Amino acid sequence: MNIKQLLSDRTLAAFTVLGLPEGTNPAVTQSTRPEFGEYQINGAMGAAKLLKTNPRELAGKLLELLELSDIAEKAEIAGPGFINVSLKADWLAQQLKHAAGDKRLGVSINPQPKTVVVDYSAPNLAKEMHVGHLRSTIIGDAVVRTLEFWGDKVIRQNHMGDWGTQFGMLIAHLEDKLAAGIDLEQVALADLEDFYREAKKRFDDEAGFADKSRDYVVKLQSGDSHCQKLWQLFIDTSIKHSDEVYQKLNVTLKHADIKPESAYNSMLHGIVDDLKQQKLAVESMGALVVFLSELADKDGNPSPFIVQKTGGGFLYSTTDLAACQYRSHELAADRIIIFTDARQALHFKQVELVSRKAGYLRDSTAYDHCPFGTMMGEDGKPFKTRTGGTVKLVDLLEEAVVRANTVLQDKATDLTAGEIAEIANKVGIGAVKFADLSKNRTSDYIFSWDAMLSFEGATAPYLQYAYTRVRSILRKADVAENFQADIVLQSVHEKQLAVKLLRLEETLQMVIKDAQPNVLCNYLYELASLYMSFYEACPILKDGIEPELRSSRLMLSILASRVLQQGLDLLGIEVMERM
RNA sequence: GCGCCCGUAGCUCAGCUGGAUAGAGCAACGCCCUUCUAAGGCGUGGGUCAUAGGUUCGAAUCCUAUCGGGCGCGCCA
Repeated sequence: MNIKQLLSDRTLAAFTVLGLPEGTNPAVTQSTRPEFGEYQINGAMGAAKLLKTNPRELAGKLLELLELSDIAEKAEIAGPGFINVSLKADWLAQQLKHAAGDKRLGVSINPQPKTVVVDYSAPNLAKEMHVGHLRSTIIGDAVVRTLEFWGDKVIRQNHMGDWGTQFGMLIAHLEDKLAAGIDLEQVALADLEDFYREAKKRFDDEAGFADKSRDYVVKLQSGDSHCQKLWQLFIDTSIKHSDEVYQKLNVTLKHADIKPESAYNSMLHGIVDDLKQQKLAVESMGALVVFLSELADKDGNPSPFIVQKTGGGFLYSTTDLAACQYRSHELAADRIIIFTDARQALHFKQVELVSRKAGYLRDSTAYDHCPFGTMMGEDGKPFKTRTGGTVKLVDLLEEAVVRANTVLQDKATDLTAGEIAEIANKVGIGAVKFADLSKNRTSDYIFSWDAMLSFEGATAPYLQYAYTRVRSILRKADVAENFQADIVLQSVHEKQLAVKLLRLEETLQMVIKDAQPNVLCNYLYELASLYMSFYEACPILKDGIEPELRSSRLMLSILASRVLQQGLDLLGIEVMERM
């Protein structure tokens, strides 16, 4: 059920009769104020501009043509030409009953499934995942889950960074340790962070080490088996780390979703040769470059996009072109979505332009780079810890669970230690995820332990708490799995809750269109909030409640719990029966 | 220098294709647990939507300029 869509369709039909062009915007929105009903149709005013008539008169004509008597108890013109629609309580009740009897909660299924490739997480394998990897990983995962729920075929691609210059440095450092007689078992690969720092220090300070590192990269990339063996050690360790994080985070990425940079190695020569042949790439200052006039500056200097370094090495630009070709042609993607931070915006614009020109991206493949801002510290400056490093993601998650545990020990009286541990895990991780997912900002965002680990207000625990309250009532009422009853919407609380419950599909459509799960976060918070008000104002199991009213409110509760659970599941956040 | 993103309450942020009186949470201050879980509910205070112009019936939203912040601009990813 998508009420907005229904109203839009009917408005468009009326527009056609009025002789308006096909693309005219019906501008159906949720009403901003309760006295304006639940929905408002604002399209008459825009249409009047096109027809050069009086907007209020046109709204009148539109209203006459609109057939709304089945769903609305009132539809009236207000102000310069708004049409305010108040929906019938029993029509809403009927829609709710249908949703309650449906596994998909009344959300329709995609009539034309698309193949969508989603590139997310993509950690750098030379280091452990830090808080900066959180956004890409969980936003991507939420979008992936939502697309799958809607019915698209989703192909996850974890474009892990396993092929860059830094691996030469790591291998060189490891090689020296081995040569010094240190046993491989004893080399502290487990703490990759430390190992990386040692290597980096030598790279910066030690004469000759940088050159040695570069040699190792070349050897590695040209297939030297000894190098590849050492390299594999780093990769295995790294993947083990990221697997741990994914599991803790309740993220759906699996081994099979890993398609690292190295996987494209064999395609790179072909890509570069092809670009030369197509005369897109030309030699410039020793390197091979594609010049993009589309991105020229004021003086007409085209934007350079280097695809091969002086000396023949490839770059991440080359790899990303190969990835484009693979995804668009071999995976037959209708849409490619890439989640990275905004600093790479220019790069991906260039990748798309070159790929379109060279034919690596089919015309029918949409290419969406979805950027997000860089992480800042609480002082508003680029984020660093006191020691100048980064916060490991594992540490943040562990801290969240510890804090949740403390709160639970305080509040929960009748839970066993085992239950508390399980709940603390869901609450702590949920809080971290929701704090990040609920932000829309494409601009920079501020990393704060306290904000990440807050359990009060608009947070995951609030939603989880609302869920446990509903479940508690349903347990007490001892309702059957397939409980069905008529719904009556009397109070404003009940009606508002009802309308919100019916907006799930609208919400999911928005999430999919713009790849922004924060819309779903807002929706679920509002839903939980309305349920909390309903809970306080509308007693269910207390004395003196009529049986019909009791059943009706139970129905609303059941539906609310299911929508909350489903919505949170799409965000990768778990619920529990008690907390 | 050029380009991209951003500037909304003390703080963190919503605000969907331009819509009516700009909303939440935190913090502050009141009230509500012998009644379905108080991680909750109800209420109060708090705003030149960075600034100045423009477009129009209507602008936080679109355009231009200025100021402020972040980032990116040839061989790292």
